[in-house]
Parts: sequence; C-alpha cells; structure tokens
Amino acid sequence: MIITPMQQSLISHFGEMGSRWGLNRTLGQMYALIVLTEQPLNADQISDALLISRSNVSMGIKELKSWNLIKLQHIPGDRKEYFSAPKDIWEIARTLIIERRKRELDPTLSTFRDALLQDPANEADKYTQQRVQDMHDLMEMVTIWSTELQNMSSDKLSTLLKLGSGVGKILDAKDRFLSK
Amino acid sequence: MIITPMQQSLISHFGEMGSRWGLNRTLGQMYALIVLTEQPLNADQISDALLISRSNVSMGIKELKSWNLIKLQHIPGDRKEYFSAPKDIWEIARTLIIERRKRELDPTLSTFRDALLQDPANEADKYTQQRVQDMHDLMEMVTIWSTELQNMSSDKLSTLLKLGSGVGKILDAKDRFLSK
DNA sequence: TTGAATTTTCAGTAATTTCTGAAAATTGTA
DNA sequence: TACAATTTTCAGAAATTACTGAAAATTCAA
Repeated sequence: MIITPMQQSLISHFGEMGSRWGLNRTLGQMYALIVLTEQPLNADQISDALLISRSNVSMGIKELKSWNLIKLQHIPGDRKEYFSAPKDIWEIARTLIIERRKRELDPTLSTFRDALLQDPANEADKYTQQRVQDMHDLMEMVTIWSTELQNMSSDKLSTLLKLGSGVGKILDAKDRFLSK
Repeated sequence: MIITPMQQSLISHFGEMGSRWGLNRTLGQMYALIVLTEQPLNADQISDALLISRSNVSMGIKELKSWNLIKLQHIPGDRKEYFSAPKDIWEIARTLIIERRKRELDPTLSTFRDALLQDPANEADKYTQQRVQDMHDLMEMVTIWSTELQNMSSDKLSTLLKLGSGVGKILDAKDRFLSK
C-alpha cells in the first residue's frame, strides 16, 4: 500500500479536519484513504498506510460502519474483508446529512419536546419555553428538509444544489408559482 | 443567579451535545444559559450558575465572541460586561451556518484546489483527483448556498425552511417555472 | 494619575479521549 | 471437528483537551 504525496497531503488534511466533524483524526485519515483509493482496502493495508495499529483500524472500521460510510466487500480466494466508499459522492453527502441529523438534532429535539410538555414554574420558565419553542420549530423544519434530502436521488440532489443562487428568485416568486 | 430545574436539564443537554457540535461541554452550557435567560448575564453570574471558574467563563466568552454568537451590553452604573444572545433564533441559525462553513468547509475547499492544481504523478493520482474534483464541486455548491442563506432575511429563511416537503415539487416543475 | 474593579492570560493540573498490544472471539476451510 | 487466519475487545498507556487559581493586564471613576 503505497501512498502518493498528493494523497498524503489530502489524508493529513482530513485528519486535521476530522475532529471538527464529529469524527477524530484517525477516522478522518482512514476515510480519506478509502475514498481516494480506487481499490477496496483491507484492515492491514490501512494499518500500514497510516502507520496506526491494527486494533485502532478495527475500531475505526466499526465507527465508519456505524456511520454507514463504508461498503464491505470480499475478494474471491481471500479471507480478509475489504472496504470501499461509495463512488457516488452524493450518496456519501446524503449519508453524512442523515447521520449528523441523528447525532446532532434528534436527541435535542426530543429534549425540547420534554421541556415544552412541562408546566412552567415561574416567569423564567415561561421565557425559557418560548425560546425552546422557537428552537424546536426551527430544528423540526431542518429535520423535515433532511428527510426530504434523504429520499432524493443523486440527480435531484445535484439539481437542487446547482440551483444555488437561484433560491432567492424562487422564493420571490413562490406565491405566484405555487398558485398555478 | 438561580436556575430552574427546567433550565438545568436543558443546560445539561446542551453541555452533552456541545462536543458533537464543534464546541465543548462548557461552551454548550454557557450558551444554553445565555439563550434561555431573558436578562443579559455577566461573567460572575455565569460562573456561579454553572459552577465553573471565572477564568473558564472568560475563555468561553472569548470563544463565543469568535463565533459571533453573543452580544455585549453595558448596564448603566455597572462596570461589568453583560452578555446576551440574539432574540431572533434565525439570526443564531444563520450565524451558526456561516461559522461552521468557515471552520469546516473553507479550509478543505482550499486544500482541494491545491491538489487539483498539481500534475498527477500516476494512475493513483489521477483517480484521487477525480474524487477530489467531485468533492470540490459539491462543497463549492454548499458554500454558494450558505452564502445565499447568509444574506437572507429571517423572514425569507423561515419561508424557505417552511417550504420543506415542497422542495421536490419545485424541482419537478423547475424548468417550467424558470422559463417564465 | 491613582487605585479599585474587572477581565484576561497562562502554567500547571485534571479530565477526557485516543491508541496500543495482548488476549479472546470469530470465521472459514480442510 | 480442529486449526490457522482474521477480527474484535479491552485494560492500561499516551496524547490531547479542558479547567483552575494566581498573577498580569486593562478599564474607568475619582
């Protein structure tokens, strides 16, 4: 498993960014390696390439599996497991959106609902509930969006994103449009 | 600075979630406290309420300032600085989107551009560049979107989000619509 | 200016997270 | 079934991150 300088610099960068995304350095590096390599890789190859222990790779794979970010493959005549990333970058993006929502939004939404069901004990609680209500409504809408994206084909997702700076125009004319 | 049980449970939750967002526990708790309290708070009140050291609060405030998440206020006759969050939840959301983009996307986009400018040394590099190109294009579109959101009023942002499950419909009819 | 009030910095410590090697568990084939 | 190959687990070590108290710096009113 030889890594080119270009790959190395990208892998390092993903490592540094890894922690800013909910992952960690090693996980970022592992995923970069898998995404940037055409052939599926086995755990030993990953361990060699990134100079990390075999057991660390095993834990990393477990985590990447829990994120649904890797595909598992078998090569005939080889007992090792091989890992690869989806070739469709939109599929990866979609998965990331879904998984981040699960981890970052869903638990909070549920906590918000609990708080809103309680009787406010005093003025402070009343104010708190107002704010929670606002945050709840916002997060719920983001959730609806992400569900929509989840069920969207790569083509459609791509079209939507390319709409980019056209969003404003659509909104300006939305009423006219929706009334047709 | 008395905290109600309702506030306490929300603050705890924000603390736990804090690390899943690029913040940390204390920062999450601090921001929850500030958002959920109607009155602006000073550093000592935050320190008291959350049972953390005054210096920790100072560092937290510095961080929240760098995220543009808090407003600084002065109360006549009081030399202390008071902090509050925007009352408009959309403004907070907008700020979060911008700041997360700055931290999570921009540096990566720049690394991608560097890699794409290089001459591929071999087949592996050619494949790597293909994948980088895909990721680059996707991230650039997300960036354009976030810039759009950045310049959008709260009203408009709210309208867009509420569109929710209407997005698919809009896309289906996009061509018809845009040709008008 | 001066000095009390307030905020910030920072070195050392504490807490948390990540990583490793060794051992246990699992898998698949002969 | 037996066993070699492979993967997973996990306790302890290493690395990183967060927190504190004390001291330095800043602010502002008199």
